Amino acid sequence: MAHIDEIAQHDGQTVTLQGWLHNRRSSGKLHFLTIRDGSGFIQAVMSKATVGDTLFTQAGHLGQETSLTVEGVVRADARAPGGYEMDVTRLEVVGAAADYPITPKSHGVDFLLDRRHLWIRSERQHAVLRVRHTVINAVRDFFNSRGFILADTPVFTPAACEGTTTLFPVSYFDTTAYLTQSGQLYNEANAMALGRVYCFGPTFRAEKSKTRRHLTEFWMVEPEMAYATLEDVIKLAEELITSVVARTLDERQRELDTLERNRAPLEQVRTPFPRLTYDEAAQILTDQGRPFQMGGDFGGPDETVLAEQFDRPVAVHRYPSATKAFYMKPDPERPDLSLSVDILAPEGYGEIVGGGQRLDDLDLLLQRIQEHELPQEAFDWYLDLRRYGSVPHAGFGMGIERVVAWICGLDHVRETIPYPRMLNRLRP
RNA sequence: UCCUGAGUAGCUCAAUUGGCAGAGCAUCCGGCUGUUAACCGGAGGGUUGUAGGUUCAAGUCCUACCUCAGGAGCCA
Repeated sequence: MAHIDEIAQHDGQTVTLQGWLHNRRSSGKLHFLTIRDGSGFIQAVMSKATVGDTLFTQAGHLGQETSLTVEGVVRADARAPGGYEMDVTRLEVVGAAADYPITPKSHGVDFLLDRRHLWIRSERQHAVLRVRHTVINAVRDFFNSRGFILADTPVFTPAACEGTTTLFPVSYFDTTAYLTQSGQLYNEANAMALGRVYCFGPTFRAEKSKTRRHLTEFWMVEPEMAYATLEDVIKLAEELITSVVARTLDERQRELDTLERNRAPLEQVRTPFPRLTYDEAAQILTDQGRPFQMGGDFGGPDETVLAEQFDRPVAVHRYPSATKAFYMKPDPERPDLSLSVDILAPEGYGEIVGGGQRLDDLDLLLQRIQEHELPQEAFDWYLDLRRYGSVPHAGFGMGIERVVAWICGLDHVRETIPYPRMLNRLRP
């Protein structure tokens, strides 16, 4: 049994492929069958003279996505898209298919999303999901090779860490649990135990956002380091992003070609990234004529304007404390600012990383919890981290789907995950 | 929650000022020995999102609702 992605090794040999019929064209006494097997696509040429009338006629009526076993001789041919094609000697139908809904012509987003389980059979979706695979591997290899310990955090959580309006409640025996929005707080505990840790899993936000950058379920990798500062976090994030982009450029050339992704902007991604303080970023926005409220957070269009000033991701740091979560440490030199950082991807893909240095002082943390009107008892265990050997520590979260969308040059994150979950879309 | 836009054949879209519901693809039948979203000939396929209203006449105008898309807010 051969696989299409390694067909070159079988040049001149008779091989058997197991796959599906992707497309079919005919020309009198020849059929051109595009076969896919999950690893790639190949054109199988069936000649009436070789296989006889019966099989030839049957093959002329095969529906798109019919599953089949094909035996034939592999031959290099410049006319074939992949450089190789197969002269069919035998063909057997495994499972018939009739009226496959996703035809080679164009379809609308709604139609395709309703058939996402079939849409992922198409060539572009293969390319995107392969890039996702590589991005995830690159992320894991990056942390694993730097002494970070994978310590995953729970999906069921007892309380909100940043307000309840964006949480999904679920029935948990005789109480209510919430799906996690971030592994952040548990990650801090893990860092106090293991030093350098990361968690990587799905996170859930019940935001009623309908934009190209939002999913209600998305995957986030979150490193956290004990004895670390904002500066350490910015450096780590730069190196992570650079390494992930380089690895994808190296391993997924063919997929990026399929997606018609211009590689030039990705090749610019090298450390160090340009850095702006919040104040400097605000000045750029004002100079660009954006109606921007000083002290507020940046909106999506603001982020795009900022990112457009540079040829690689830009780190914006020291946001006003008021715009950030209660656990952010204030800048000792400017207590109204937080030791926080967002990294904005180029080409309008927005915030891909958010993080900073955490508040390590017990009294100040208690004060912040009160200011944010959060229930202190819910954070008892978290406060223990400041009671028993508190240290400066820092970390960040990186959204995988936004990174994949950016690297692939997609106009929406929904294609970066096999089954996207969005407002109004829970099926399939 | 708010703003904007769109719902016509299985799919993607046309339909002029309110005046006979149309094309390409897909499907089915036939043709073609090198096709690349093949091409050529033929056939079938419609409660124009739903419910009302105006009119001699509504896909087209009015009202409400439903669904979807893009965006705002919020965020990775």
